[in-house]
Amino acid sequence: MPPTIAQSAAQGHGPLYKEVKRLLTQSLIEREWAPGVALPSETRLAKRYGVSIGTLRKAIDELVAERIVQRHQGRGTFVATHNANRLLFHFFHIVGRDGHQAFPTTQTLHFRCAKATEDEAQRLGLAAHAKVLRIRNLLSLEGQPVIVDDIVLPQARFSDLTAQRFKQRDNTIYHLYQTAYGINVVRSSERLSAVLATADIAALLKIQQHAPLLAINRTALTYRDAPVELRRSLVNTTAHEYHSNRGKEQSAG
Amino acid sequence: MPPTIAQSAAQGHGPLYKEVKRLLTQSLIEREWAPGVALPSETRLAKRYGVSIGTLRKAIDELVAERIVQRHQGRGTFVATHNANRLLFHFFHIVGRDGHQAFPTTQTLHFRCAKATEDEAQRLGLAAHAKVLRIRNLLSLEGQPVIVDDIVLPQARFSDLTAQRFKQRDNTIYHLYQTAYGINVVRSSERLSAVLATADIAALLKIQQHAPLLAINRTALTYRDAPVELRRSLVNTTAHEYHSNRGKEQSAG
DNA sequence: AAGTGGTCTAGACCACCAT
DNA sequence: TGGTGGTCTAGACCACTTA
Repeated sequence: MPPTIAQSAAQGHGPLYKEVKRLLTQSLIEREWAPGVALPSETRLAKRYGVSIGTLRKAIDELVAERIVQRHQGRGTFVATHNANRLLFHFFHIVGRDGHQAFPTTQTLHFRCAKATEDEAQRLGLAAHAKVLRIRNLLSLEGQPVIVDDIVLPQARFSDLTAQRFKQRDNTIYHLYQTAYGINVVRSSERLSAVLATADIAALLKIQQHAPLLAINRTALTYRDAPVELRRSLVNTTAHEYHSNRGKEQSAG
Repeated sequence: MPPTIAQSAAQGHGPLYKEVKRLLTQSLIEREWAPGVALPSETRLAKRYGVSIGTLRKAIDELVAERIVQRHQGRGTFVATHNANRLLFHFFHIVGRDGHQAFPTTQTLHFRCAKATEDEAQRLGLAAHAKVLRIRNLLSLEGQPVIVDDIVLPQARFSDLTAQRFKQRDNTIYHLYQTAYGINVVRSSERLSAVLATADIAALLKIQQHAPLLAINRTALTYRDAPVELRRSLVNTTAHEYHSNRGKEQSAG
């Protein structure tokens, strides 16, 4: 048999299914398959890459584990889309002290263009003093203000994003990135600490100055761990908590 | 062919590899294979359960994803043990603001027997007013006190645990549970919030009263999500942060 | 009825480790 | 050298969805 595409591309390095995964990821990056649409069937993909179904499935298994694609028996394999459920399960970790989880309502307070700080530029992989968008949102749960979000975006990748367009989205912020800017947030890295409320934050959250707040510093990442957004959330944890459930749902059912 | 053990046990319900996983987990619970020792080879296990290697491997794949067993090519598959590395990777989420992670030193301040509160009994699945052990530890990083841990254990499962034995352990606390009491903590569920330091905690951490602290409420779980320990950690996040890295390392490489 | 993903099998070959 | 897990294959059959 002549060498297949996948075999020659692999050049003998590493497992074949990793190379297939790399090719699938590349096609996702290039938007060969857009969010929400079905990939070709496993049979077709296996033929395309010149591998067996088992090998193809092992590559897709990893993309499923990373929540980049979703399988639906009888229907097909789909590129994951950002929606309310995905937000609540994988990106919004705030729950009520009774365990109840609610979808937050958002009010945009600021929308500004500015220059990145040294730290921001470094964390976003931008040149020093590159332009960024700064957005401040107030998030409410069941009518009460609970979170102040400060978002930093690289202006170059969101060049025509305006305050109006941002506010007029009818879905999650990551859905907007995904559909309007071709930027697919696939995971995030977060660092948490405790701080005291400053006067301005206290006013927004309707709490006393120097009340304790949970600070969440998040970097949102797209394919191959490229950073696309910085976000600092200040959370009033009087009636809510941050939920970190590791293990079960993260890996296997 | 006559029906195999696994097939008859499954009674036609659900996938065969899930039933194999259940049988493997049962053997782990019953300590047929103790922590640190190798399971029988995949070939042997496949014969034992009357399934193919592929099916057996799929069952073990899930146990590996849940970090209950570890595979080592050429050597075998081993029951995971609790050690410093496992603690740092999967249970101790505090890192320096520079990203550096250090192993904490522990000083035991209290070791008491008491009755469970209503909430504790409920969270540990105990009868009301059941006996519990209350342990307070002061954790230091690079010589500085950073965390106060309050641990609650069901006394029944740790009946002969004394303060001396607890202090004299030469490894992690979960290692002690695993080796001395046959209790294998496999994952944890955590809720985080921000609080103000009380006078006693402030004194221990050498900070001012009313300084902000990160509060981590953890439930440690063993096989099949049975709760075995409650722990409340109060963390001075002046020089350290809580690191929540979801996705990559949790699921697939 | 046709097409999809989900499960299961049997076997080959490779990479790695202990002896 | 023999045993282990790691990869890859080819195919059968099942469960589910859509039309």
